[in-house]
This record gives sequence, structure tokens and C-alpha cells, in this order.
Amino acid sequence: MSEQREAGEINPGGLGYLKGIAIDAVIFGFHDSQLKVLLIEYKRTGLFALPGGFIRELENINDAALRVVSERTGLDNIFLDQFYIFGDYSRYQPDEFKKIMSAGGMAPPDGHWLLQRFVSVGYYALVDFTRAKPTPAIIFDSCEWYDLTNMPPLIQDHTQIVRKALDTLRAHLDDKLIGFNLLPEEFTMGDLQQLYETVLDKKLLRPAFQRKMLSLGILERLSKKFSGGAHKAPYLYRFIK
Amino acid sequence: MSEQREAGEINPGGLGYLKGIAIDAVIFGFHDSQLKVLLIEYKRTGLFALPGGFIRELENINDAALRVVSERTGLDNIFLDQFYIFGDYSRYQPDEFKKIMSAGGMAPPDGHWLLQRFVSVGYYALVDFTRAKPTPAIIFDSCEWYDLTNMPPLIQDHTQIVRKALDTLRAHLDDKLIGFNLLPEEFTMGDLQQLYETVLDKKLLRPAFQRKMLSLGILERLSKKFSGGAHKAPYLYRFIK
DNA sequence: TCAAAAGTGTTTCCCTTACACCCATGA
DNA sequence: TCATGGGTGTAAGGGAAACACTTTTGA
Repeated sequence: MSEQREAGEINPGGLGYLKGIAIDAVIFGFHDSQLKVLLIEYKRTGLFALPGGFIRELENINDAALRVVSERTGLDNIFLDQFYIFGDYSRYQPDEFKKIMSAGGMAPPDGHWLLQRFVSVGYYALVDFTRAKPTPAIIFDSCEWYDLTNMPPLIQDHTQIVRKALDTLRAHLDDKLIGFNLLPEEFTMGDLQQLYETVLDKKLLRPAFQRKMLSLGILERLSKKFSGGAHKAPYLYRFIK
Repeated sequence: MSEQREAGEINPGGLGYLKGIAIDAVIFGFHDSQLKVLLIEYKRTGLFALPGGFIRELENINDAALRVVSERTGLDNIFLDQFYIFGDYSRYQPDEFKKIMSAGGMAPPDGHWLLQRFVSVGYYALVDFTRAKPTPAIIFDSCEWYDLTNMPPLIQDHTQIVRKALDTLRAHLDDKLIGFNLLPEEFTMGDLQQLYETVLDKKLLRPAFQRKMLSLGILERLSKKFSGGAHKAPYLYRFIK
């Protein structure tokens, strides 16, 4: 909910946004054999959270999610999927938000719309780490990549949201062939295998992996990549269609 | 949204319920080799819809969904799963609801909470047709089973919601082993195969199906079932754990 | 010429498919 | 004893797992 102050400042009554519904986005990236998650930090509070936002009154919620991810990464044409709606009453912890808002210079009255109960629609996005430009919503906040295995504690139930997003990613990786969205345009088979091994958290056999991927008929073989390493140069591949 | 008048009558301002969020439930049953869906009809309007409801202010949304399904079927211990949230702006068609409310004897003012934009959380439920007791929310409405292949037109985007629920059921049938929830406690292998064939809409080979199911180790073989038919009596099975 | 990593060949194994066959039941 | 559907046996086919092997690269 990185936009909460922004939305709050623009229209303190929450005008223009649907009330009671928020979007939380788990934005995955892949770099140095590590899965990364984009997190925002509310400065002066030490609180970390998933990027998020609200839905405009005339906006489709899927478009709102695209907008949120786009604003935080500077990218469009993003792979994005809804995976769960988090609606337990126990999520409702207004004190945490009061703290965030106070640190931002607002002294919200108790009935403020942002202090009401919210339901969150969880989306996960897969982006090309090399092209994403993490961008905070406002000047005092930060927006940065964190290793999935080394995240700070997050507000509310955001840690569980990340967990569930990862479960969904794992389940869909094979049968929806979405992993390519985490890689640059061109990549080696080794890159792809490392990605799979990282996401699934298990070693794969190279010959089997290569054959399986090639047999899918969705990879185009390009030129070779000479990395300078003392070994055979791997082919570069591109995802087709 | 079978409860809208109920909720509206109890508290015209929508007090006690979260605003802007509804639950729609696709309740599947299986009978006579047909997949059935539970639909409600708003009498005096000829409008059909999915059973639905709202979320109480202190209630988890998953519990609200359980409550809705429980109220319409008379069952508890129901298999229920969230599958999508429908949040396009184009869903917002207040005229249809005005008509429903007017037919129910209410003349809602334009700003009425039920005439605002709503986002729907879609759940699908799998119930034992033989035990379910379809129960309308209020006296003028009906609540009945319809063949999936022979449904009346539904309000709003409810037909697409059913479609997406069916897609989800198909995708999960094999890998989550949830089909048993559609059958009575005891069933024959033929019953189970018919269920699979109906849901997946394709013929399966009996030997392969039987071996696959038995190899899962989740079926307990009981006594034989003498149906009176002039053929070998099939075994009854029960789903274990 | 050597080590490191990429890529291919080949065998084995297992699960699914396909079909043949036997079994029990009531008319 | 016959038709009907239930259940098992068995052989063929296809894909994954495991491992051996060849190839290319820079030191």
C-alpha cells in the first residue's frame, strides 16, 4: 500500500478510490541466481511492505494492478496474475497504519478511510530484473529489491502473501511456461535452468532439462555467447510467441 | 447475491456488512451423469443468478463464503475454494439491481449502497447432490439445481463466473483430488469415472482409470453393490482421509 | 594439452495407452 | 447360457532419469 499517503493527500476522504479494497503486488525478479522481491520501506518507521495501491472508481481492478506494478518498476507489458484475495478480519490492524501515516506527517482521525478494514487482492508479477527501475511512490519512501531468502519482516500479513505468491509461481512455472518473463530477452539454457532451480529450490539434470525445454518448441536458438570463460560457448535463446 | 434484499431490509444503510464487496458462489453437484449448478431466481423478475452474499464487518471472507453455501445447501463441511475476483468496472449495472429490488417491494434511492459498484469474490463449492437441500434466502425466491449444459441466462457476468469456475474445477480435479466431494460417501468406480468424464468432457479408458485411482492409495474398497443389473456387482469405495 | 562447461547419445525404467480376456450377475 | 458391465493381465509406446560421451573454449 505504498500509495496510501498519496491517495490520502490527494483526497482525504478517499474520493475517487474504492474503499475497503486494496491491491498488493508481489513483484518477482531474478538476478545472480537469486529470486528477488520488490519491497517498499516507509521511512522513519522502519516498516517494510509490498508495493500496493487502490482502485480508482472507474478502473478495472486488473488495470489498477498493472498501474501499480508499472509505477513501481517503470515497465509495461508485464506478466501479472491475480492469485488470492486476503480477507481475514485479523488483517485489520489500524495501529500499524496510524504509525505509518503519522510518520508521514498526517494525524489521521479515527474514522479515516485508510484506518478502516481492508481486503487485499494479491497479484504476482514477473519482471526482467535488468530492465526494472524500482521507483518509490513518494520522496521519503524507498523501493528496492530484496532477496526472497533475506527479506526484512513485513507489515500485516505481507510475509504470508509473498509465501502464497511463491507457491503459486512454483505451481504455474511448468504448466503455464511463465518463467521467461523473469529473464532478459536473450538468455542461455544455463540461465533458464538456474532460474528453474532457484524457483523450485531443487537441482535439475542438465540433459533432461535441455531436452524438455527444446521439445516445447518455444525457444529460438540464436548465436553463441562468448563469455570469456574457458569452456564451450553456450547458445543464446529467445522465447518465441 | 441472493441476500441483497435480506441485508437491505435488515439495515438499509448496509450497516454490519462490508460495502463494495460481494461473494458469488458456484455450487456444483453431480447427478444422473450431469454436472449441476445451484441457481437462484428472483421471482417476479425472471432473473437468475448465482447464490451470493455479503461479508459481515467482523467476518473472514472465507467464512462468509462458507456461510453462504451452507445457507443455500443446508450442508456444512463443504469443499470450498476461492478462484477469482471479478472486478471490472463494466460489471457495474445498477439498473438490473434496481429492477430486482423494485420487484421485491423496495424503491431504492439512487445512492443506495446496493446500487454502488461491487467487486465479487468468486468461490466454487463441491457438494454431495444427494444430501444438499437447496434453500432460497427468502420466501419469494427460488433456489434450484440446473444442468450446467442447460442454464438460463444469468444476470451480470455470472455466466462467465460459472465458466471460470468450471475451468478451475477441471484444472484442479486431477492434481488436487477433489472430485470425491461431488459424490456420496460410498460410490462405485463407475460412478467416479462418470464424474470425471462429465467434468472433463471426454471419455476415459476404464482399465487405466481404475488403476490410476487405486494406485493413489486414497480409496478404501468396501462391500459389493448389488444393483439388480444383469452383470457383475461392482465394489463400493470410500475416500479415505 | 588441460580443465571447465555446453551439448548430444544411449540405455533403462516407469507410467500410460490400448486391447484382450476372465468374472459375476440376473434374466 | 447369454448379454451386460466389472475387473485384471499384458504387451506396446513415450517420456523422464541417469549416465557416458563428445565438443568447444581460453588459459
